[in-house]
Amino acid sequence: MGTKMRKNATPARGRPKRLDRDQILQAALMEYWSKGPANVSINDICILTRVSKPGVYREFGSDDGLKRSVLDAYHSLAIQPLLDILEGRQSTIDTVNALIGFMTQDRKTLGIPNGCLFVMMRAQFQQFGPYTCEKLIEFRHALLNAYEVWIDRSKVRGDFADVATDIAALFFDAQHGGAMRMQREGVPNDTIARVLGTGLRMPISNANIIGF
Amino acid sequence: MGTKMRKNATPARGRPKRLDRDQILQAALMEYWSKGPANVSINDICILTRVSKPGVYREFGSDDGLKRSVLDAYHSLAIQPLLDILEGRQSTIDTVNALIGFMTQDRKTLGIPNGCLFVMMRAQFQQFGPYTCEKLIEFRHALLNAYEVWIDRSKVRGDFADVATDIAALFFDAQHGGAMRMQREGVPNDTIARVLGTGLRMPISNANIIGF
DNA sequence: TTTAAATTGTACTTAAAGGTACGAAAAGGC
DNA sequence: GCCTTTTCGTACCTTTAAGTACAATTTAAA
Repeated sequence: MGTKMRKNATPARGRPKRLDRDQILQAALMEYWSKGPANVSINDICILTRVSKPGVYREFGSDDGLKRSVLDAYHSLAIQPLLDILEGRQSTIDTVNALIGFMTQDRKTLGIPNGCLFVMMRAQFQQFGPYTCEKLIEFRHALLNAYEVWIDRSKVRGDFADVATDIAALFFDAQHGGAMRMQREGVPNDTIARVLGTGLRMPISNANIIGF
Repeated sequence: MGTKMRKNATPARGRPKRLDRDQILQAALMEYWSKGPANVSINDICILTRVSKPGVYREFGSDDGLKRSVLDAYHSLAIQPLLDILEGRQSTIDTVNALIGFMTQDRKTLGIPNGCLFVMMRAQFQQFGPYTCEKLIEFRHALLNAYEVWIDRSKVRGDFADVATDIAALFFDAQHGGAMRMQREGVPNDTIARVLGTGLRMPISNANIIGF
């Protein structure tokens, strides 16, 4: 987003850039994720990354701009994997199990915070600026759409109950949000997995046979 | 919480109190509920109620104290009705329908904001002080407990699927949260009702027969 | 070696938050 | 009429947030 799109090996004219955009994004991402976006200021990020405040503002424009960029980084880190599971060509039940597994991974082992930054921010969208809100809406649509595509595919295979696709997509999205919030509230992952099992396996035809 | 517990008709000594505690609580409640607690300052409430800032602080001690008291007011306004439904002696399916009906009432008609302040605040507990957090935990426990009691009662009647009670309680709580968040995001109430129908009627044995 | 271009950080501004010191006001008791 | 008690609000404090003015620095080109 520089004024002149300087690529890697292009020499350029003025003073060389020392500011590491990705480092700032990573630091901000982790801070927002672990402490909640409302509890992290631009100043905090400056101190953490040892970058001056004008440096951050030159790179991201504003608080809103930084949050939007962090959301993009978060997308490739934690939302895309979810979409990948939905777009995978596994059986319906395997996909559901993969979803549950993904959501209830042990975060300490992975070295990442509990919960989901996207879910967190969606619940507090009123505190953010227009760019950030736009991103949140965009990701929400993409996620719901991915659920819908997957559900329709499962229906074709006869693997899915007779529920309207858009309703089922909202239901799955709600379970995801619920799981991430439980994790934040300290509910153990195996408990969350059982709650998800209760909800997510229900609209799958097989589940009716197995017993729920 | 005054220094001397002055009852209604007791004459008292000093300057008569003009500050209307309930009015402040109601105003704060509605502001928090509609705009989100993080977007409402003590100053805002002072202006709205035409009470001086020291007045508010004398009455509630701190921001944290005010939020705690607002949560108490919210309890009798919107949480107790939920508990009442669970404690009612209706059939299991009638209770579920009552829950869905309660959550998806048209808020404009009722003159109250969309969503649930309690759900909202739970999702942002990191932004609040100790008193407020304590209240949130207390209400969460009370709600989960009410679900559990109701589920156990339903199980005795053979109306409930074979799911561990604590898991089912967390599941119901998650559906409630999901519904309130959807409402905040602008999802129409009838859509929310259909999503809730998908989720809440599932663990009820009858539902398995009817076709899910 | 000067010039132009680009990036840097110090030091600042403004606004708004939570919170309080303190004297004026309004009542009953003496 | 004066004292005590209680509540009142003006005017302040401190901190911290987002955001910026500006001069110094570092490079390639002339």
